[in-house]
Amino acid sequence: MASSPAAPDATPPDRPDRRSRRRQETIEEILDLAVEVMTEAGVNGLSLSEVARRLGVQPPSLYKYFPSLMAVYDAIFERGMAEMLAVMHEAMDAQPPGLQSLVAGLDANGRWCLEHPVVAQLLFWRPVPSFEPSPQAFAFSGEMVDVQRAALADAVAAGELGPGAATEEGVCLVSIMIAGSLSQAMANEPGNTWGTGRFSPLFPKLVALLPAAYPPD
Amino acid sequence: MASSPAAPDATPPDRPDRRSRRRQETIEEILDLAVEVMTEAGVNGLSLSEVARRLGVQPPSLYKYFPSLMAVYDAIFERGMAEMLAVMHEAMDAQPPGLQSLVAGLDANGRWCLEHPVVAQLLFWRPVPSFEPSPQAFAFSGEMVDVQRAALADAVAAGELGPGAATEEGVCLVSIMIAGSLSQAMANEPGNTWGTGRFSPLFPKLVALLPAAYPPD
DNA sequence: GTCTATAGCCTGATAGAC
DNA sequence: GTCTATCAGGCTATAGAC
Repeated sequence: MASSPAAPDATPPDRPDRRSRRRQETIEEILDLAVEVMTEAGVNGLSLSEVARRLGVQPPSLYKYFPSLMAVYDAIFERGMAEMLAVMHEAMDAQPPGLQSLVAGLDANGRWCLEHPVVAQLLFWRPVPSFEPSPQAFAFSGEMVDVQRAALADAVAAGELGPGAATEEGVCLVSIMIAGSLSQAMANEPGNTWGTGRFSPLFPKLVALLPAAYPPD
Repeated sequence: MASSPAAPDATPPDRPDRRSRRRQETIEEILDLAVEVMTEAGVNGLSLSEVARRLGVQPPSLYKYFPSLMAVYDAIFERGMAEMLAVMHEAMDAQPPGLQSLVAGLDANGRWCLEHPVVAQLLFWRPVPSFEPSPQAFAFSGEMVDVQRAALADAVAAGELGPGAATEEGVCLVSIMIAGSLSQAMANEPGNTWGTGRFSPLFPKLVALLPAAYPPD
């Protein structure tokens, strides 16, 4: 009673916020621990009981936050996609449009993936056959493709590449370059960061071949 | 007694052969079923009980053939590597040495991987953290790299590529091209065969860029 | 939102009879 | 080489008290 002088007869307006904020923190903590477990047991080896153990609660408590194991996978998928899209956008916006922006974005992409390898596996390989990302989680994936296509179009407009680059084929070719560099780095040199090791430093060399594939007029 | 007129007092010499042949057939069948289970449950979801169920025996019986679950993974790994190396060699030998041979080998490589996707995942990604291939199984991997390096050296000797191609870097660059084409095809268009879809047909286009990366004198 | 308790499964692996 | 029986655990998910 005495603690709410401004609105004594109403529910304090900040209470629900604090509760939902605390709840959101718990959710983030669960996702972080889940990624930790996946790192040790494989993407497919995620166990809610193990997450509960590390969180210091009993397994049933987790079901107040996520209705099922697959919902946890989905949340990790969505959070990962959003995070990667964010670092990619940030890196691209710091560069002039066109090839430079594209390379900067893909570079940030690679860096993030090597820093979050199991999440990257969940995003780009399909190690859990029974998990299908929800439509909204998957929508991020389309947005990533759109961003790359737009950057390629900018490069064509700037005369850096020929018109063939701003096509479905061009997008696929670029995606093969980044996916190849990444998958080789992740599988063969998991300890390395982006830019070190035998594979990821070759990515710029690959991108440098784009003008040879799509020569500007 | 009456059934062995030629050698009545000796162990029939073909008996042990037949037994071990039968045993080998059972082993192959177990491996085939294990791959089937992995296809449905994920590479990490292999269960010996499920394999036993499909084979029509009780789980303990499998331990007469493999001492542990990891031994089954290892056998699948080794058999897969050997098979892929074989189709690769066969394809390369049918071509003149150099770039043509290299491309034919990697093409066969891609075809085999798309036909055996879960085995390919076991070979090239690391979806089962607790599984480490045995040294002899892993040796095949080194042989594959050697073959590619030799083909690159042939290409340099034939004047198709500049000398920089016959290096560690050249091998890594080529491996990125094939790994990228493959991983994009496997992850995004799992139903397709090699040479169809949006990604794998771009592999020749990528290889065609090699002379631009390592221009011959 | 946390807990206990539990249902109803699954697993890898071993012992020992036949 | 097959089986039965079993150990010793694991898991997801639910019910219901507090």
